[in-house]
Amino acid sequence: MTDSRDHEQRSLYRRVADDLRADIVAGNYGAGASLPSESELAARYDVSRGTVRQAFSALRAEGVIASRRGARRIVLSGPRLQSFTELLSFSRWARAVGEEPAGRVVSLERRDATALEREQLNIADGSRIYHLTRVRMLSGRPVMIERTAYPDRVGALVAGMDPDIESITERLAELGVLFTDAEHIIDAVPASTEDARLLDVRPRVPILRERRRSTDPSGTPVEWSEDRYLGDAVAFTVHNSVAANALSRQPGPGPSTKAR
Amino acid sequence: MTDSRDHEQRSLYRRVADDLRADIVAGNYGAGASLPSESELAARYDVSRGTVRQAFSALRAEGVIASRRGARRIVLSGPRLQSFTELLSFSRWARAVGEEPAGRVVSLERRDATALEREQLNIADGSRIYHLTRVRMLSGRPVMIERTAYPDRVGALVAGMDPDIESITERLAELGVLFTDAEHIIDAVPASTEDARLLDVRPRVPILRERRRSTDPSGTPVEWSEDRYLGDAVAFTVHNSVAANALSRQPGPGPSTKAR
DNA sequence: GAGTGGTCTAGACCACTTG
DNA sequence: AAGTGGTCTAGACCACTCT
Repeated sequence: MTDSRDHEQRSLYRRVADDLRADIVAGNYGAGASLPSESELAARYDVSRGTVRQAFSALRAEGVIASRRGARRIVLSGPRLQSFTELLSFSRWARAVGEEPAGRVVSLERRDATALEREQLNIADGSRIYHLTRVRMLSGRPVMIERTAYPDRVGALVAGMDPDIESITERLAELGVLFTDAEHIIDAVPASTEDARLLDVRPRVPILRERRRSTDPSGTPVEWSEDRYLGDAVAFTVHNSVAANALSRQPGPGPSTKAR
Repeated sequence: MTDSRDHEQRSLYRRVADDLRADIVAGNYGAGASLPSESELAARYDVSRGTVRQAFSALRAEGVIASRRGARRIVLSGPRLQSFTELLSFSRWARAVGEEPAGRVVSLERRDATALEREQLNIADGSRIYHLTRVRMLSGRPVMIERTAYPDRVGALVAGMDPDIESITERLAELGVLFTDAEHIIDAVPASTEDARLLDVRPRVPILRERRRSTDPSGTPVEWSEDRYLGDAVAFTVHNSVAANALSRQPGPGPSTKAR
């Protein structure tokens, strides 16, 4: 309570993992470099080997390192590290990559949920939701349209906020609404006429579309969003491996697929 | 050699994880359902609690389950499961989703690596590579263009294959070239005139572009590919969480960004 | 052959959820 | 209050890499 140090008194394995991650980001271990052995780290931190393995396991889940039996663990790609929160919050992300985020609320309304929204938010027929449309800007240029549906309980909190607040996600976290898991569907679509107007481009230019469902620790959906990025404004990167595969590829609605 | 059972004699925790995954896919545990406790599974399989936890850990890395302290683990999204191999091999993926894959080689050449290829494949100046361009089809309709650079050592194997072979990735695996990690960059671009010709669409239609670098267990790059999907033909889905975050968002080359 | 990571065991204590 | 997952320990044996 007296301390403002954010993550000092966490678990041992997090401390080890954080230290290693920091070393990698600092460039002390470049891509391909081999890391200290389990036994060496266990001795250095005076913890058991299991704890060191737990730390390595977390880094592997982040796609930072790879391992083979018999050889030391190695650093994979260079530092490409984004926290989960940075991924869900446009504002946090923009600041992290050195851009100045901004936003403009286009509309905020409470209305009956559509069939898709009911399915994605896992709510009953006739439920009402809050729907927010915002245009997000980087350095003054509009780059993304955010169309988000919140279940009634969460939406009420959003509606109560200053409409020009920079980060809704951060404010929700302060209010105790935690986002812990998210499922993203990423594809490419042409800009609609409304998209084109809001983003100040011509209709039909390529749009990178991200549909996202975020859930809290109990698996309850707290957000269903369709974000549309200008094709040349952002890219998503994903790391996967035999050990941790969080990526999949799905047939689209195009004329090629048999069932829609 | 005498057995055709693929994955029987693996580790204990894999057996537990495979069983749970199969149960989830079979629908025995729907989205949101809670799973058996660690102690129950430990008793059922006669293994230690640590082994059961290792199985759950693997499922969490796949984005299949979530957990909270004090409550049982729950199933997240319904069955959305694709093996890592299915992700790297168009053919395997197509068959898994019930489509008939096909392909046509447009060109295969050995030439000097470009600067980008040298960087991505981590090879020296003046190195030569093999470059393959293929059009991939689903049910007779072209949906994707694959432009892949292989380092000399791997490319020599590819060049020796029957050019009309269905899955190069599978053949390479048989020859001992293993893919264990991959980094994907996903964005949206307009179709070039060549893209349009190969895919039989008009220029400038939205294309979902996936650039991918695959590495073997030692971290050595074995493939650098740029795949271009027809916008309405496929979508990628990604799961991430506070615990395992393999996704990140990057500024694109557009006029919004300061650098470049 | 020495070192390293992969797997597994059997315990322990704690924080949290749930009835 | 009982049950459950989160963390940690101290051992063990094995498969593999490296030199």
